[in-house]
Amino acid sequence: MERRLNLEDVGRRAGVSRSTVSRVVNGGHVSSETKRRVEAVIAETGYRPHAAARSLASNSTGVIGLVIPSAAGTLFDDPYFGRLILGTSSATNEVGMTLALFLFGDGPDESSIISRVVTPGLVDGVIVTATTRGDPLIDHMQGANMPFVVVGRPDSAGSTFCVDVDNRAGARTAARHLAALGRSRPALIAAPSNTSAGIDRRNGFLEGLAEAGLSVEDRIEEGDWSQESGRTAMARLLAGQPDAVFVSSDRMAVGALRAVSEAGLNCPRDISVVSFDGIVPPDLTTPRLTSVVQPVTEVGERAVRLLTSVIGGAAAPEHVVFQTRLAVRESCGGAAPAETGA
Amino acid sequence: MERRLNLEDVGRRAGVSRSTVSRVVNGGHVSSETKRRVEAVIAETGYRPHAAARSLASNSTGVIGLVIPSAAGTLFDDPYFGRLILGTSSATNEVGMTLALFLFGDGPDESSIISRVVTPGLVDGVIVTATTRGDPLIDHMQGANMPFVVVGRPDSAGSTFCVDVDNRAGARTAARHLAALGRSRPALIAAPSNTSAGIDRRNGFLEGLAEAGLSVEDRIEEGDWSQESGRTAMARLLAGQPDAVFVSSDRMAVGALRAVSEAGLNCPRDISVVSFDGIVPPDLTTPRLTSVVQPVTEVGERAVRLLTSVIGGAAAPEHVVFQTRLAVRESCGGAAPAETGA
DNA sequence: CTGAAAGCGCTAACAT
DNA sequence: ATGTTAGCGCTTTCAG
Repeated sequence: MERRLNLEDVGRRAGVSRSTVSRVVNGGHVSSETKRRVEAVIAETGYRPHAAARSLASNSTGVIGLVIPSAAGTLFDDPYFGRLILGTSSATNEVGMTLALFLFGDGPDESSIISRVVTPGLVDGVIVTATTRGDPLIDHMQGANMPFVVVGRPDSAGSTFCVDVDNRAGARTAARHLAALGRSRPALIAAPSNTSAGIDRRNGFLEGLAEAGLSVEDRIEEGDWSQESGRTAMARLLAGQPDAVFVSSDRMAVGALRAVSEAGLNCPRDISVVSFDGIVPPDLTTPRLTSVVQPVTEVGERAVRLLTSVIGGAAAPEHVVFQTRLAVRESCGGAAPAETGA
Repeated sequence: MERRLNLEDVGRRAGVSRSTVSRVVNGGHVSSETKRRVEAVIAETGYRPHAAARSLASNSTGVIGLVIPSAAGTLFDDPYFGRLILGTSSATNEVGMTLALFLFGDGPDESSIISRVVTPGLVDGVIVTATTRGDPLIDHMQGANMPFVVVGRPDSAGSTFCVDVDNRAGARTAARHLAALGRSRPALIAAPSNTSAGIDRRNGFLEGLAEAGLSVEDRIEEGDWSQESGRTAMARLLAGQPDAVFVSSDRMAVGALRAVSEAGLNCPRDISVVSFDGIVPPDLTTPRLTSVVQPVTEVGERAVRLLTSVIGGAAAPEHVVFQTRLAVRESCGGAAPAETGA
């Protein structure tokens, strides 16, 4: 097993110093003749710079972390995180960096992982998502002086960079749509109230309802993002005889749909359903879900770009907010053509 | 912005040399008195070793890569990859390492990513999955002298470490079950024949059928793992009036189920369906899918452990094969109780 | 435009 | 048990 080639070796073979080789590798100024010769040697030897050495010398690793502190079990049952990973991964590749994934399980190892995230010289910055209100994670990042951007709306929006979707406006749109359809006994299946998305979607929906002179009264349940929770919430809501329901996530809506049919009711005839996410493939459910679509992949991509700018020393905290779009399908009973814009 | 603390600094404050601090950090032999003092300083200063420096000096990064060279778009529509990521992530955390994710998009950047994977000093080894027959990726790994394990059955099984599930036996079980149910006109929706899973599931199913004196004749279609492909394949198969079908993945089976009902037929009465994966939540479909369950999360975990042993210099190539288990539910029309073992 | 030299922060012999 | 000394391979002034 021969020793790995290093800059010095390449330089020797090309008859130049290691600094010159470094320059051609990194695009410094080198005479085209020298450059040609060095590149030839690199090509024939298959030389590749050593990432750790480079990181140490340049004080930058070229890797960004994606931190998802969620109970591992439920994580990928929701397509949301897959999409987010896809978006961040693709943007990360595009800027020539590498993506590290930090998934916190439910185990007691949590704090050890959280501290690994802020290990100096491991990542240049991180994207944090799925945090709950008062999550200590964000303080940790701040304390560790680690560049980071939050996906979602953090508690103290003031001092952080973040990218989010306009959950509130999206939910309001859902309410308006239901109202416009003539439904008068709306219900709500909310998302966890310790998450910003849960709070914003709930408030937005209630606001939209109020605008239309409607209210959920006691027709409100809170789910935990899982399909099963959507099902039990819906089953419970049915007692109040709602004629419409806004479910705060597609996945919970799938469960809600099931509860409706299990109760011998028909969606959309008896009850109109609108959900949030626009992430479950429409053809998966019958009827197809009308949903407030959020651009998850784009959020991920934008988060990466924002992070690179933070790493680069961006000045003022920036808040990026994506708008949602109402995709009208059959579950709401609306007559509008599919995929109509909001 | 003050300079980061390093070993020397900590040593100075504790009145010892940098080596001693290194020893307490890494668990070397140190007198308990000294150790106490050093740890106190570390605690109060919040010192954390610099990962890159450590990697450079120790020639080991503590990160392993997960490489998924699949068209990005379809990647996370299938819950398989999410589960795999979960398994690898959890095992990676357990052994105190970090997970890097390399998702190859469809872009032309593919070769640049593939070469980033083998960058020295970036990862200690990689887990490669979702490769197709003749995939150049594996040769790259071998050529780069990078420790790796394959999830799946690689072309040249001889020289590599890999972990796979017994797709062939699992598919055989499906065939036997269908035969035992008295079905006589079985059909097959195969997975891509350029993947080992596709090949093995197809062969296993045909073998199992043959054992029972049955054959698919021309009732065979090939899907591309997508739900939509399952649907069109099923629609096409219906012309041959099959009374049973083995669908090579849950996701395609969801599509197949849809095609069945769209044709005005009933599953399981008119047609018995058994799929492979056991990964789509049973309650998502009506009827609930009978499926050959593969332990995806465990596969991921095992792959990590195997990789660490390869990195540690494991001797003989090892092939780990997990068995599958038939979960009988309603879609096959079998009377057996749910979740019966195979 | 190129080379020499000084680290980056850590580990790992080797001494003591 | 602890300190000393050499690097690990690269980037980056600083000279020339």
